Amino acid sequence: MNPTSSALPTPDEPTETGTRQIRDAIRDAIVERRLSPGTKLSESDVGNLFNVSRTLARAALQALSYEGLVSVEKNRGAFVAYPSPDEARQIFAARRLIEPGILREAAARITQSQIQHLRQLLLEESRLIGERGQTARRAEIKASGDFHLTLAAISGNTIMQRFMEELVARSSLVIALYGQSTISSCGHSEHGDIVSAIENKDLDRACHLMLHHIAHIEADLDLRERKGQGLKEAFDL
Amino acid sequence: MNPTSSALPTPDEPTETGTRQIRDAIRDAIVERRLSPGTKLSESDVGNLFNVSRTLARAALQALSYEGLVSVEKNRGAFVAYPSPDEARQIFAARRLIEPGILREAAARITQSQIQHLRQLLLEESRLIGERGQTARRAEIKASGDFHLTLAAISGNTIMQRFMEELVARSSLVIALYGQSTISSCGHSEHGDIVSAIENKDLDRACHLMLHHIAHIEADLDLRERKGQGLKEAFDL
DNA sequence: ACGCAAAAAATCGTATACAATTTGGCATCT
DNA sequence: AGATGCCAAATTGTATACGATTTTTTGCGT
Repeated sequence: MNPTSSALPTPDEPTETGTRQIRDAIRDAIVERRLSPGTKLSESDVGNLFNVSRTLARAALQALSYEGLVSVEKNRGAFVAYPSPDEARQIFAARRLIEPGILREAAARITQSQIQHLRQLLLEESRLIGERGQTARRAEIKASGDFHLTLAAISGNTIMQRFMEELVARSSLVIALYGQSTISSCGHSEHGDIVSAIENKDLDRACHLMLHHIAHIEADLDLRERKGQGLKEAFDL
Repeated sequence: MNPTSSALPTPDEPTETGTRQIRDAIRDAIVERRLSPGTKLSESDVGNLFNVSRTLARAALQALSYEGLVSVEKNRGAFVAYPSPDEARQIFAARRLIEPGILREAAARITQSQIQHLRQLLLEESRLIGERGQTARRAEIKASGDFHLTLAAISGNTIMQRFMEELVARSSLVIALYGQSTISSCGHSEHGDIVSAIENKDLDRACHLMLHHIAHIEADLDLRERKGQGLKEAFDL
């Protein structure tokens, strides 16, 4: 129906205003890697930080827990999720499973203006890659994920869109934990190739490129068990 | 690794005990259609019903809201979700998109004992179809969904498993709202055919059957806008 | 000094309390 | 009689309070 401005921000449904803000703020912080995996998120601290009571802080943390971005342990508190290698594999397996499908849907209903929107995203991404500094790096991470999210939005299925939001966010955590190469985001040129394939209506090629792209990200991971943040193991190698 | 007993009940992670029980109880009630779409779920009532404070009742309702089974409206309260025709289409589109993938994964790693487990589920399903009465009908609905959920469990991907749980639950709501035929569950024989195809290692056929199966369920729906439970439109036709 | 036990502090789990908003009813006016 | 405005009841939004559990600190004995 409408271009790309699908139901991304959710009109007004999610009940209270405060919880939503807090949830989104923390989620962004996690996705942009300003919060490291394993970081403790005390209810009181979160509440104080956002000037709300523990009630709302707790609600936000529980929501994030449902998305798999924070893990809450009974009577111990909430922590930024620390995905295990197995979880990481499942996250990427899930992406391999659903992204081709989303791509086909998106390609089927994509409009010219949406293609232009995608190209603009890519341009912005390139610009950020060129820049230096933490801020640019964080924006680059977000932009890289936004490409996949925009594709999901174009597909027109808000449910798949939400699934992808979760998977992209969790992928960011995985890359933060297990990523090897310094390049924080995934191969940028691959995004462009996918858009080109879509534009040429070559669906099979687009899907193939997408799978290759995901495999490429995954190949950059060193999926070995890592215990708590910094202990003996850190000095053994 | 292990047969079918994957991480279905989630060991102990989901924080508090009470909230989880309430959430599961209400979810079951919705899936088994003891709660109709649109039914108001007052926080006080829910709390009294389960002998807990509004705090826990509210937490449970918010969790269900995140799963799409209840919709909470600011300052108005929580209601059993009333999926729109468009939402219904998206739910089934999502299922068509991911179930073949799950099926392939499941077929790839299925063991003999898991096949037997599936066959046993089918047997139980047939038995329930034969029986009469509300209780049997409800059990039949649950069994029908359990087939798809078990397949997801066999696939070994807990993330996709959770997605499927949400989709199956929401499908139940959609069928309750828009289903036409009296037969509450989807074609039982189709489940059996899928298992056979898996057993014969005929993946393409299994996927084809699965898509056909989902289409079959969807074809039984009358996806036309229905406004609130009973108003003028109810008398116009 | 080191290890262990008990107390103190911090943090979570749940209930209750109060403020804000909505809903329904009653009185009043046209 | 019907419509309108206002007040009371009910319900949600948020904060605070209290009990339970975990973690840290402290102090003692060996």
